[in-house]
Amino acid sequence: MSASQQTASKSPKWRRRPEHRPQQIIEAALEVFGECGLAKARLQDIAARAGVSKGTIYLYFPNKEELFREVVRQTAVAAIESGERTVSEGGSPSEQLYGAMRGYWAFVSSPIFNTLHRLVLGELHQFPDLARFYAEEVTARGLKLLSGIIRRGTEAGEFRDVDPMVAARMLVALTVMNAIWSDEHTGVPLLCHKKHEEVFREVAQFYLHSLSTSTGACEQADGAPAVSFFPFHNE
Amino acid sequence: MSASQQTASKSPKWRRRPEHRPQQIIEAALEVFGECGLAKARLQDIAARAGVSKGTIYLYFPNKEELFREVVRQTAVAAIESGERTVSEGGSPSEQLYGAMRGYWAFVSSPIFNTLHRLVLGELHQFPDLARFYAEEVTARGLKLLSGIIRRGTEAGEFRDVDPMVAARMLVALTVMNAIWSDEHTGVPLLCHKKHEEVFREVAQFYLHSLSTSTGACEQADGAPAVSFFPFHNE
DNA sequence: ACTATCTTACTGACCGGTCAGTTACTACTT
DNA sequence: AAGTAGTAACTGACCGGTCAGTAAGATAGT
Repeated sequence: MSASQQTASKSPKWRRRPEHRPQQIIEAALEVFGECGLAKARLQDIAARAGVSKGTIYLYFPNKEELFREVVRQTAVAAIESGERTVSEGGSPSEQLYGAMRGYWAFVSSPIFNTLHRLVLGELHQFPDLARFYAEEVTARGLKLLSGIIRRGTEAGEFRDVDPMVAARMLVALTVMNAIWSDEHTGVPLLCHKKHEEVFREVAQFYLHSLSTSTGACEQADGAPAVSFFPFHNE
Repeated sequence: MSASQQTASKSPKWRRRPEHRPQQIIEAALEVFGECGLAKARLQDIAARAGVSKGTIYLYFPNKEELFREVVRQTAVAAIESGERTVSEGGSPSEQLYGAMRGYWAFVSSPIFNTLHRLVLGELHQFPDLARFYAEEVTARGLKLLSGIIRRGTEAGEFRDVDPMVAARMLVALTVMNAIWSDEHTGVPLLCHKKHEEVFREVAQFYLHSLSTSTGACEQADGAPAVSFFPFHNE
């Protein structure tokens, strides 16, 4: 009895947790953004999910847009930086490309990035500043990373002579769209019955076939694709 | 004084045009949806563009959502049916595929289908019934059309032996994403500086290279791609 | 004069952002 | 150890603006 009263008095309605608040709010924001969309997400709901009040959000983030920016920084930008680090570790262009494709696929297969892609493709046009931020910090940087690998591959004769920027863009297109279709929460879950791994192999096969050299393809007498230097047999 | 009144009475501010209003409003909505997206488009602006007042819209459409539905009905299904008709007119698989790609590109390059894609990718998961309708009437029907062409092409030996459904999906992925990036109103207008025609050629080149037979590629002694049977030189 | 058609002015709900006030916690004093 | 002054963290009612939808009245056409 007295213990419960003490407990009651010892358990306040809220606690001061200034170190944890930003992360709590960011995680809640990611959830609510994913469920409701960027424009429709209410700060009220994000606050409730984070276990704080609406006003508290404004103690840590100047506005809704900056909150979204921080979500992007902690997810997409971090992933790209990870990719840049991996590439700098060396390897042949073919190996690097395959590694980048794998990493990219893992990246877009996660629920977080499905949410992010939905927001970017579906709503970001309503927020020009955010669109520019995303274009520079994520899209351009990602394309630069991929096109760099492809350029080295064409120079080394491992890929056919293709515009690296175009080829990088095509890879992003294939990866993003197939990832979206693979997500069961998407509007049109075309591929939710397929295993993620299977879809990746379809994408990789198709993409690498377009990147393969014509002569390389001909050297295969047994009908194996010219992309056989990629370790599909290991998957 | 009386003269001005007479003038006013002789040049009415508006005319009764009950037969024309729905189409006027739909066309205005198409423009505004295309420019602003669905959520940000204001009925006020649509009304102004149609040359009527906001209240008039509600004489012909129960609400904003139904107005958008009507826009979709007049465009998406019609375009697919047009494609089906074209294919039924005959031609070699290669010719049919190229024609379908051209038609599809024109289709997704229009502002209204950019809007449509944004809605489908970004918001449709909140409207399950509408999502199902779109998946069946647009996505599945479109994929069936494309994969049928590709299947006939592989059977005829014009394309390499590829899963027609996978290849059709990849074509949709490349087309849709590049169209989105080409739209200047999109969140990430990666390609708004490029001519639509140039982007289409990049997509077509890349896609058809992946579809080309290895032997076909080798028959080209001068380095021209195996897809040269497509009329790129005419564009 | 009559009515279908259209306009203007309005309502009410919604939500991002603000801020005056409250609470949890800290540190100083005795 | 216990009170007390001070501060950082947090709350939630409120403001201002927006906009879908409504309704009362004006106007064109018959």
